[in-house]
Amino acid sequence: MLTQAAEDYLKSIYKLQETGGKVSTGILAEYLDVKPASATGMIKKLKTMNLVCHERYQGVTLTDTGKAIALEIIRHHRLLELYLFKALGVPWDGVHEEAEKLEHVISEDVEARMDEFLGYPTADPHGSPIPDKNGVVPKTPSIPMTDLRNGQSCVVAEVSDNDSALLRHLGSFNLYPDTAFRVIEVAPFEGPFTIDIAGQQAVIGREVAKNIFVNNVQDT
Amino acid sequence: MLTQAAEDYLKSIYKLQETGGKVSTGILAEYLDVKPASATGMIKKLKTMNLVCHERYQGVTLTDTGKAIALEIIRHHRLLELYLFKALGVPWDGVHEEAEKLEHVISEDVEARMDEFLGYPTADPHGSPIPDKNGVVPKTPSIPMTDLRNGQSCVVAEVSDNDSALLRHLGSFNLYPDTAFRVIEVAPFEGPFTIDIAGQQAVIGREVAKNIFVNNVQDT
DNA sequence: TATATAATTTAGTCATACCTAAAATATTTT
DNA sequence: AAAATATTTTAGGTATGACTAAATTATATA
Repeated sequence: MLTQAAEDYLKSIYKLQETGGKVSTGILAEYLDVKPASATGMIKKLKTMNLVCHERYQGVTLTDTGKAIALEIIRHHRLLELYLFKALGVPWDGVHEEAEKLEHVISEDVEARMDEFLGYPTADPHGSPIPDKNGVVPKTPSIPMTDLRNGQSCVVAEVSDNDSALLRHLGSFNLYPDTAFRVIEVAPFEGPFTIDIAGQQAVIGREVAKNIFVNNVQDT
Repeated sequence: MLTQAAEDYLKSIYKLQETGGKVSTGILAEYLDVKPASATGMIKKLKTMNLVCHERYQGVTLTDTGKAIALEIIRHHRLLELYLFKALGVPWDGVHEEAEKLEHVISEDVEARMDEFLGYPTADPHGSPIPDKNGVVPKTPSIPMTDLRNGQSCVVAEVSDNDSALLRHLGSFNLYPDTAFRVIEVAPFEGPFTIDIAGQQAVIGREVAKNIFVNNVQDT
């Protein structure tokens, strides 16, 4: 059985690997809010367990075993988020923090029961895909909201889940996954987006828009 | 925030204190499956935090603060057991082990939501009382099954929750809390109990009977 | 009372997982 | 190519919570 810290490292490496192959020690340390030296230490430990590949100064990648473990923990996390949201009514800006603690502790049995209760879902409350028991991730293609142009309509696919203040902000506009909206105006010079959500107007700044991913984009 | 180990010590001291005031280092160590020297070490640490009272060679007791924390963790544990049992269908011989891990990690918010879902219950699946938010324990008086005599009828109040094999055994007789039964015969020389549970006969050995507590005892 | 036994505490060790500071290596700029 | 800058690694330190072995204290027995 891995320690909680080791599991967090594997999960983080997986997430950082998604956006650009090898992960540097510094990036990993920053992501985990830990000093680079600490990251080096853990990387060494994970390497002796054959969970990561690492060459000095060249960055880390996960081995197949490491990737499998990372996906298992991500599955725990996202199923827990959705369970807390649907079964216990935990607000969507609070589920991430709860799941972060529970993911290391939940048994496979309880996970399977939550999965069944939820009807074998494929996405968590933020739209992130839930890997299945074999580690297959049900990806849906999406683009960042910042790529949208005047007049385009779309559907929210996914939003970043790690900033609960941001999530409360989005919630105040009813901007959840599967919500449709239309771009009324993109202000020039990297300005904010004015959008229409079910007849309600909302102004979304660039920094916020970077955390929103959409699909089903159509010109109207 | 206390460490998980510290919380486990407080909980254990509380439980051992219930049956006889001061708790000796040795008993505590045995209960926690730890060497006596380790227990001494943690007792010292807890004493600096004013959570326990301790005089060398005289045993430990909880302070009011320590007791409040112990009861909070026991509340977490028992609410979790009942929630896992009722909401997710975890078998009653499995809930203890799960709850043992989750109790240190669950938030007050999630706990309150489970409490509400369960309708503010007062006992867990093994009949153990669930302390309320203020640390008040809803005690129901009960006697060990070993005190029963021929012909007496009663209702199961509580069973020990820490041995899952025992719980499966009891489950095979449908011997759950709130189940009524009647003693048909107590074999002489510390022999087993033959009982009648809803028309079904069962033979319960002494060692098993020690773990069953009953109330509503009546001669018939 | 003296001795044997049992329980408890002290002292020192180990592993985990973090830290800081300094050294080593790589990259960018001049 | 040399110097400046940034990144990574090494080395050594801290806290937690377990351990063993030895010393101390308490209790039981002769």
